[in-house]
Amino acid sequence: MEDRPVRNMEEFAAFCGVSRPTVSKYFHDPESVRPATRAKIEQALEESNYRPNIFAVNQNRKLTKNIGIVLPYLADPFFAEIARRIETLVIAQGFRPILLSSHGDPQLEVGNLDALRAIKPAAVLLAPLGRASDRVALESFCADVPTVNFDANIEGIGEAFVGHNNEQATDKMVEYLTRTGEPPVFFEMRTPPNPNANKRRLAYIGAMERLGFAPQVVQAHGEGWALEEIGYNEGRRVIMERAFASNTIFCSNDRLAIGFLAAAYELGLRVGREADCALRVAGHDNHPVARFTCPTLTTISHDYARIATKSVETMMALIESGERGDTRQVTLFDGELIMRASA
Amino acid sequence: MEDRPVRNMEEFAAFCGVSRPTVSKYFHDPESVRPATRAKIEQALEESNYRPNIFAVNQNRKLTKNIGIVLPYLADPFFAEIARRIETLVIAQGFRPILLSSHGDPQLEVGNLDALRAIKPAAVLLAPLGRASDRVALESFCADVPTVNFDANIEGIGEAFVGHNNEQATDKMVEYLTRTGEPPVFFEMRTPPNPNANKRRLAYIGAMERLGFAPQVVQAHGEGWALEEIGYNEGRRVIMERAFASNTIFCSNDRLAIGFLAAAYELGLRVGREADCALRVAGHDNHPVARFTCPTLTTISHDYARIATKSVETMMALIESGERGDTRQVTLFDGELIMRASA
DNA sequence: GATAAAAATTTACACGCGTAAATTTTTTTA
DNA sequence: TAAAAAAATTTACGCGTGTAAATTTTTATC
Repeated sequence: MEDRPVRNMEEFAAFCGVSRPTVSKYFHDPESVRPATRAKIEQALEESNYRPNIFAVNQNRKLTKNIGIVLPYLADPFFAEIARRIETLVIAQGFRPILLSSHGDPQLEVGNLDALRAIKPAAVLLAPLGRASDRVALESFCADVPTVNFDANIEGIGEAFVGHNNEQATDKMVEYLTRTGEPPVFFEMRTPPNPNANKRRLAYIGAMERLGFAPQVVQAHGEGWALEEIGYNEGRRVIMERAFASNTIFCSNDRLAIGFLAAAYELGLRVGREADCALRVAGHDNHPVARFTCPTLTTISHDYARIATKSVETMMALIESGERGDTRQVTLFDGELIMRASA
Repeated sequence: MEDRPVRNMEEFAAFCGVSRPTVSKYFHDPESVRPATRAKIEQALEESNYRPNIFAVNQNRKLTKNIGIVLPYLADPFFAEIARRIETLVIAQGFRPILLSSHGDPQLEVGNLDALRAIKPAAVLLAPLGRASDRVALESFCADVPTVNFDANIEGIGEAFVGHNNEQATDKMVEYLTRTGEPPVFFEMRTPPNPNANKRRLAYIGAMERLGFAPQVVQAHGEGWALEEIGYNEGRRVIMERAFASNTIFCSNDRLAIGFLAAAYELGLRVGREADCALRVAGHDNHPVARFTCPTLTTISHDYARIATKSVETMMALIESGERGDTRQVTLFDGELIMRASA
């Protein structure tokens, strides 16, 4: 290492005996210069630890290598897991992921989009808050920046949507629960923060009717993202009020189910599919902790891997084509039934 | 809104009838211009939705408004929660948080620091991987960028450290468990990813000896960050091998405890402090899901709020003073005993 | 209303790099 | 070995903003 006399690309070019435009070309695409030149530059790179100034680079490029990733609530391990996968894929593509969480706050969501707009990202992967989102702001953003919508589908937002097949997944669970026991009731939030919940309720009702049973939806009060707590409090309430027409409870998502399981445990109700159990409980999402609940939670997994891969692929296609497609492509991946001890 | 003829600060200055340097001054500090001028600018700002080009701004400033936040593993809700609080505080200070997760990978940690170096952050809040971290790379980074080390203390890294008082917290739990039942054994990973674990083991041994009991440490095999799984697999193993000299298990952290609880449940062992329970289990961290385990987990909370606040305060002081203190200030916040059903 | 102080303006250069055009050098092909 | 093709170089300008110095205008003080 030197004493870093290399302060900019001009000096660096001198340092390695190459002209500045050639160095610039190298950084844009190392393959585009002659191997001998490339070797000289890369050797100098190691000896001087020079790096191009990101701000100067991006100022002069229309297209940066920044990829925005916006999530509704990062403290939810479900989103953290998706983010982890997407980040890894984005880095592998040679782009720089910028991860932003809206922390459940619509204003912060808009703020995040503003911040992203300012750094001219090549594209953005957006998992919106959903019901609470400022639709106008999202639309205005998507008009400026190529965006792929994932997780929560908001009609008309983004060039494409990639997500989970709530209908198929819900059908599968209802069918399974019915076949191996009795038709389930559906336990959900009255005002869920995420639009997937509505799809799941409708799918539940549809599946029950198709099977010739009367659907029963039990709704939990409460707002926000503290889903376990709502599941616990309201689970406790509805169990004590004996509000269920069935002993099989299909929760709209795993976090609600985790709270519900805690309530059942505390009230001394044994949960599981054995004969001596008072309740069967199932969830939806295959949340990272669902494998470690007591009992372990029967649920439906998202195809994390394929959702992440397809989202990034779609995004890359958007970037490379440079076109804003006229049709909004919707891709849904089927969920898989994860049979565990709770149902 | 106009058709945005305003493409840069020059045009914007013309648009609001003020000179460009004055506009520049306004963006640097709105208070520094005369109220009448400020009003003119702010009105124009609303009418034209012009925003300064971030890249051009940062190119010419030594100090950006970027604050790097580096976490070891974002998919862990514990870190996600800390991140959420710190982000909020950083935004409130008028800075822009850049959240990066190392995903448990030392190379990615170094990569994250390189990426941060490139954007000239005003300061960085660093929660290192710990044992696995590339110490040399971290030191080199801290020499260039004002850094506050938090969560996992690595001696000599950062201008200051802010974290959890593992000794005090461990003492408190050992004392509580002993007083209300019997002296605990300590359940931990043999090769924990995080240095806090070592502090906790030593504190456990110290506390036991002080109370006149023989410490017993039971170590789980396994590497990485899948702590629940390790807690489950190894918990199952040690329970079946009857490796414990006590029926009170003090787990090194909550995620291990969550896995352990799942193992105990599956093996039909009732956990709790009632007379008919076979085991008492305690954790450490007050992980977000610890309130919803079965039974709910007795643990020790970090003072999330104060750790986040102090970290950001320390960072702001660093930025404002512009000095690199000669002494490394270490601040530890006491943990609080959270008594729940498991112990 | 004159004077001092404060604020805004004009002018000019700097930052670090992208990139185009014309030219020169090197490599490939015949 | 000469001609053609490819790559590198030289030169020069542009990007949008920070910022310093000198000057002019506005505001505050008496």
